[in-house]
Amino acid sequence: MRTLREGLILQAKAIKYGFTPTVFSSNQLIHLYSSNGLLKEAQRLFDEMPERNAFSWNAIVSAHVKARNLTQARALFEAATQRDIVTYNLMLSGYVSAEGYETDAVELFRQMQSMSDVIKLDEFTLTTMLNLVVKLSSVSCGRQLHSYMVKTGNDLNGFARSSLIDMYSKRESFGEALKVFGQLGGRVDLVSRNAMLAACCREGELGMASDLFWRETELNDAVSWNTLISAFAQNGFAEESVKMFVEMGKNGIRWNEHTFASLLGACSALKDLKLGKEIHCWVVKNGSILNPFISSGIIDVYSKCGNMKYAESVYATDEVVNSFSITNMIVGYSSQGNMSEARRLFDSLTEKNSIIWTALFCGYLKSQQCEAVFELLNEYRKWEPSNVLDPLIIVSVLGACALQAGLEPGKQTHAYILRRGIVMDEKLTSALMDMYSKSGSLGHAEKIFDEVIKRDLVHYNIMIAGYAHHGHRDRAFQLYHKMLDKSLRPDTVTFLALLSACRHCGLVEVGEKYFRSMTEDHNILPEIDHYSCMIDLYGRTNQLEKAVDFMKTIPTDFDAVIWGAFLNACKLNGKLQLAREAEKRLLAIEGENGSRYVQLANLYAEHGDWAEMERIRRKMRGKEVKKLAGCSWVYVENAVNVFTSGDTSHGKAEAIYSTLGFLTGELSEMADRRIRESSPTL
DNA sequence: TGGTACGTTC
Repeated sequence: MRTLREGLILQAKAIKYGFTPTVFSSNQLIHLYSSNGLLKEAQRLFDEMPERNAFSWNAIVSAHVKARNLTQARALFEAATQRDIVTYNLMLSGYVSAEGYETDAVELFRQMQSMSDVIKLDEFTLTTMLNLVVKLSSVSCGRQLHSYMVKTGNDLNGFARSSLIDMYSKRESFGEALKVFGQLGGRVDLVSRNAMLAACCREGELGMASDLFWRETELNDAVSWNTLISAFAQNGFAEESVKMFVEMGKNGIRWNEHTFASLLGACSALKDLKLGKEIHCWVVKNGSILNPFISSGIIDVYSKCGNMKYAESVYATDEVVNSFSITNMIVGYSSQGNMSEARRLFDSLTEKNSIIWTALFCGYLKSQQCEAVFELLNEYRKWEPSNVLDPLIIVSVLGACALQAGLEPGKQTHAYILRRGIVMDEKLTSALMDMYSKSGSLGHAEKIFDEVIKRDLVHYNIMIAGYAHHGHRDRAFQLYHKMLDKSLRPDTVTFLALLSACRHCGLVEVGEKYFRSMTEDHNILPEIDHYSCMIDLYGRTNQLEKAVDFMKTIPTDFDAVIWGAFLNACKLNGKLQLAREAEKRLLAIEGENGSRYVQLANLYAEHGDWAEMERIRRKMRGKEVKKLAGCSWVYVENAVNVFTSGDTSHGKAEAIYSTLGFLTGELSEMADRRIRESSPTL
C-alpha cells in the first residue's frame, strides 16, 4: 500500500466486507492520509481502531505535528499508552520547527535526558537539537552537543555530520564547518557533501562550491544542483544560474519545485519575461503553482518585467494568504509608480508583517512622495506602537528627509536610532550621512563617516558627493585618492561625484583627467550623466568648441539630457546658431516636456532675441504642454512649507506676505544706504 | 510502518 488510492480501496473493502484491517495497515493508512493533508480522516481512523500499538500513536502524533497542530499533538503524546524514542523525537522536531515553542523544546529535551533508563537519545534527537541551537544562536550548546555526539558515536551518521556542518556554518564559523567535513576523509557521503556545498554558498565561496561540485559530478543529486542554481541566483550570477539549470536537465537529473523556485530568482533578476512564461507553463502543468514559493516567485518575475496584469492574474490564484506574493505585488506597483494601487492592496490586508510595511515605505520614497512616507510612519506607530522600527523603514524615512533637506526630522530619526539602541549597519550609516549632507550639515555627515569602522564604497561616494556639492573640491579629490589607497574600486557614482566637483569649480583639465581615468584605469563605461556633466563643464568655461568635439565622441544616441546640457552651454556662450540646432534635436526627443520650452525661451530672451522667444512660446502653447512650476520650500514647525511664484494657498499666506514685504523693504533700504555710503556725494 | 539536507519578499 503505497498510494492514497490503494489505501482508500483497502478501507472501502474493509467496510463493504465487514473486516477489520490489521493494525499495520491502519497505521500505514494514517500516514497516507496525513501526507495528503487529510488530518481529519487520519484522526477518525485512529479513533475507530479497536487495537493500537506504539506505531499507531507515533503515526497520529506525526500527523498532527505535520499539520502544525502542536497542542493536539502534545495531548495525544501525553495520552499515548506506548511511547518510544520516535514519539519523543516527533514531538521535539514539532517544537523546534514551529515558531515560539523553543522553551517547550528545551523542556522536553531535559525530560528525555532524565529518562535515560527508558529511552536512549539517538542521532535524530541530536540533529533536531542542533537545529534548535541554530535557531537560538546558542553556539556553546552546539559544541556540547557535538562532544556528546562524538562520545556516544552518534557523529558517524551522514545526517548527523550534515547537521553539524550546517550548525557551524550558520552560527559559528565556516572554518569549523570545513573541519567537520575534512574529518570525513575519503568517506564523504552525499548528505554531508550537500551540506558542505550549501555552507560554501552561504559563505559566498562560490568558487569553492563549484570546485567541490565539479570534482565528482557523478555524486551530484537534485539537491546538489539546486543548491548551486540558487547560490548563483542569489549572488548576482543570474546567467550562470540559468546555465546550470539547463545543464542539470542535460545531465538527466529531474527538475523539481526547489529547482524552479531558485530559477525564478534568476529569471526575475534578468527580467526575462520569455523564460518566466515558460516556467509559468511548466508549473501550471505540474500543479506546482499552488506551492507558495513558486507562485510568489512568478509574481516577482512578472512584476520585475513591469507586467502587472500577469502578476495580478497569478496573485488571484493564491489560495492562502502569502506574504511573499503580497510584498512582490506592492514592490511591482511601486516600481511602476502606481502607489495608489500599492496602497489599495496594502489597505485590503487584515494582517501586515514588517516587510510588507517596509515595501510600502520604500515605494513611496522611490516615487519621491515624502509626505506619504511621514504619514505612513505615523500610521505605523499607531498600528504597532510597541514595535521598534525596522532598520529599512528608518532608511526610507531618512531618504525622505534627505529629499526634503529636512534636517530637523532627520536629527529626530538619528536620535531615535541611538535611543532604541538600533545596530548601525552600513545601510543606516550611509542613509544618515546622505541625509546630513543633503540637508546642509556636512560636518555631521563627516562625523559619522569618521566613526564607521568598515567603510564601503557607498560611504565614500556619499562623502565625495557631499564635498563636491558643498564646494570642497580638494577634499573631494583627496578622499577619492584615500579610497583608492584602501583598495576600494570606484563605480559610476564615484565618478559622477568627482565630475560634478569639477563642474562646480570649472576645472576642465582635472575633469578631463577623471573622465579618461574612468575607462582607461577602471574599465567603467561613462553613462549619459557623465557625458552631460562634461558638456556642462565645457559650457561653463566658455569652451563650446570643445563641447562640440566632445559630443562627437559620445557613442550612444544623444538623449534629451545631453542636448539639454548642450543647450545650456549655448546659452552661457551666446551661441544662438548652435542653440537652434540643439532645439530641433531636443524637441524631437522631448517635445512633451514643458521645461525644455521654458529653457529655450529663456535662452533667446537672455540674448534679446524676442522674436525667437515668442516663436518658442507659441510652439509651447500649440503643443498644449505645461511646465511644472518650480518651487522652494522650508521646514518649519514639523512640516514642509512649499512656495511657488504668486501662490496664496498657504494657511498663513497673509502673515507670510506681510513679513516678506517688510523684509524686502528693509533690504532695499539697506542696499540704498550702502550705495549712498560708498558713492561720492552727488 | 516512524523522524533531519536544497527554495522567496523590503
